[in-house]
Amino acid sequence: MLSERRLEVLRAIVQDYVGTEEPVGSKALTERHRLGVSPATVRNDMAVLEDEGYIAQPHTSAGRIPTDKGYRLFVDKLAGVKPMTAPERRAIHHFLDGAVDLDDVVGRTVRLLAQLTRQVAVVQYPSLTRSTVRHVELLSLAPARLMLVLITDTGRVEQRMVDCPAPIGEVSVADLRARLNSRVAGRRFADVPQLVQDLPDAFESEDRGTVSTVLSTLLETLVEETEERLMIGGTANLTRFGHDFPLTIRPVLEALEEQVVLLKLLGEVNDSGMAVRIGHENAHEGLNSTSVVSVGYGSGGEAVAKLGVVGPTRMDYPGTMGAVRAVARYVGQILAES
Amino acid sequence: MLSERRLEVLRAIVQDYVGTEEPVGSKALTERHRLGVSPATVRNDMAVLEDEGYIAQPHTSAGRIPTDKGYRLFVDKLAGVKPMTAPERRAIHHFLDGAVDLDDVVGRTVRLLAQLTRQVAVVQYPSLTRSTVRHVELLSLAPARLMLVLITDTGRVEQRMVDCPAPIGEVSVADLRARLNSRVAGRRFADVPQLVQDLPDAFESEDRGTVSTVLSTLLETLVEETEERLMIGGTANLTRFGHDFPLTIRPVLEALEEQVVLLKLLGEVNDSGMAVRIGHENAHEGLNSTSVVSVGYGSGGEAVAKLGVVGPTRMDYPGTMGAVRAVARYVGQILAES
DNA sequence: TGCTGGCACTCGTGCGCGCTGAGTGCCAGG
DNA sequence: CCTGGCACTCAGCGCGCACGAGTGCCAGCA
Repeated sequence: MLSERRLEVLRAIVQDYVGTEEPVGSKALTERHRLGVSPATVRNDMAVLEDEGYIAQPHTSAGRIPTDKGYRLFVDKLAGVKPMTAPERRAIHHFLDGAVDLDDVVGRTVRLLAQLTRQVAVVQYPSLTRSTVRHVELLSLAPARLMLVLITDTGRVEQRMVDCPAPIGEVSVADLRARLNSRVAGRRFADVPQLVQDLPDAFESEDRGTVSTVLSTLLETLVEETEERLMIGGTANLTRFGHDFPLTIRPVLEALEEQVVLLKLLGEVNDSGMAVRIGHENAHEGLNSTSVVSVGYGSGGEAVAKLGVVGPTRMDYPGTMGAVRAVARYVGQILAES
Repeated sequence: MLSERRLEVLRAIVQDYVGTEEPVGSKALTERHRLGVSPATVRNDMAVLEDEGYIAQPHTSAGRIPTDKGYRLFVDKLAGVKPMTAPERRAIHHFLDGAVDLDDVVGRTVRLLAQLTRQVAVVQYPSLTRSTVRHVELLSLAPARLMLVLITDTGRVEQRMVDCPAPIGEVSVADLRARLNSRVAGRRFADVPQLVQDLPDAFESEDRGTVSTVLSTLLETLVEETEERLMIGGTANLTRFGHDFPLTIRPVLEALEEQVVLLKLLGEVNDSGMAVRIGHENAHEGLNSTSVVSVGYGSGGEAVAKLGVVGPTRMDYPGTMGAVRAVARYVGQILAES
């Protein structure tokens, strides 16, 4: 176990390095932090920290920089979550209020998060599987062609074309619409399959095929949309990444374009708390030099989706975590209201 | 007016520079192209071309690179649009077929375009103003709360909450829904305002306020959504931009995040043909070192939206234009089918 | 046992230097 | 009007050198 002072040294190193982006040496440390000991002592502590793998030197005779393991310790033990200041909170409210629809909410959130953290923001659209159905609408566009529209409690709308095996009358469509809604409105998406299972039985045999087709389209929509959509923003912040540009930034941009990767990234958050994945803790190797801070958000007590930021491992963890948490909370409120 | 050979020299310079990314000198030119004259002659031609502003040298004793004006001449007079090869066309079809909804179509298009051109792709969602209404749906969620859903012929769906000044009965809602649809279904969005103008008159005075509210929400939706949504992709391709990284890439990423800028960018396309804006021809200064190739696409004969790519001024114009045109055509077909 | 000052050592960075070679402009001759 | 020849320019590269930040180690002190 590391002594109190050595932890303090590690904290100082992380803070300085995050601030200056340059390896920090023993002398500079004692000057900027009141550690109460001499540089020589700090050097000994640094040697120990290096042995333990918390810090490293880019090359001999340079200062030390934190390793992933060092950041991990810093986040777990040495740093809290920095709460937003009152003006910052006001800015968040101001920025998010007045969004007109779900796209707008997500868009504003992404821009806000990118701006607050000066990093790349990722926001997942509210998930269908955990949402509840607000309404199902069925429109007949042609005798054998229907449009199915699904509206969720988070304001999301999905629509699908349905080509019917046989023409279906307006009356039957209205009937189906009514029955569908009475069964699934207000219910969770996950429960929908069993709720509609025996629905075809209530119809004349001539319409039964069409009803089944509609239902399977509905279920397909649920499955397909479980692979979620996301919005990302603030990629311009990547340019502040480091000096050794193309090499660092390229794989990150590539990773950001693969929705699957990002979803998995966010997916690893356990539902309630905030997750911080540092450097090589990220499975995707393009993101090995980045950290991801993510958290779930939701309209009620329950998380329906996630959001987060991607930045260099050298980031201001307390501040970033504070911003992410604050934004997630407020977005949750917005969704609950609408 | 430039002589035939000088134009040929310019074409050779553009082609070589696009290929090698390095300033091209007189000797290299005569070696790679069968111009039939000596380097010295080419040098004289180059001097003329430089006087006229078509090419420039980064510094004395380096080769020449084309200026924006040079690229402009190249695009207008010296280069055609390179048609896609059969395998490429097949790949396009294969990639775009099987899209399930509008988001998917746009998403696939953006990825396809980015991959084909190896540049940043921008695709605008089909515009509402030029689309026609397929259906308007009105749902009552609570006694004084309605949801308005708008479905376009391109498959786009918009929804809005409407808080009514007074409670409104189911019968009136159904009535309004029916009247609305009979008036606007199949009509162009631009025509909607005058079509619904006198609609409140048909209702009892107690409902008139609510009807007006619904109508104004509908009209607002039209106006708001005239500022369009877009999807971008392929930003990782920016890393192939040049050597002097952060400076070049930063403003481009920033510009790409400002939807307004991009919309204006695409907006400058005249409806039918393809537009190429080179370097400083772009109003936004972050894009002064990029070229934008864009074209309208649509489900019928008429363009309902635009798409294009953003790349370095040093790009393969014929190839890029060919890809953009081919993709736009095929997306148009897809939209017409759905 | 732990802290401190001193000291020798390492090595990356920045600077100045000269060389090299691609590329140019100009000119006289065909 | 084209061509070969020639002198000139200058970015890039490699080299050597000095500087200095930073380190590890050690002997001495509380």
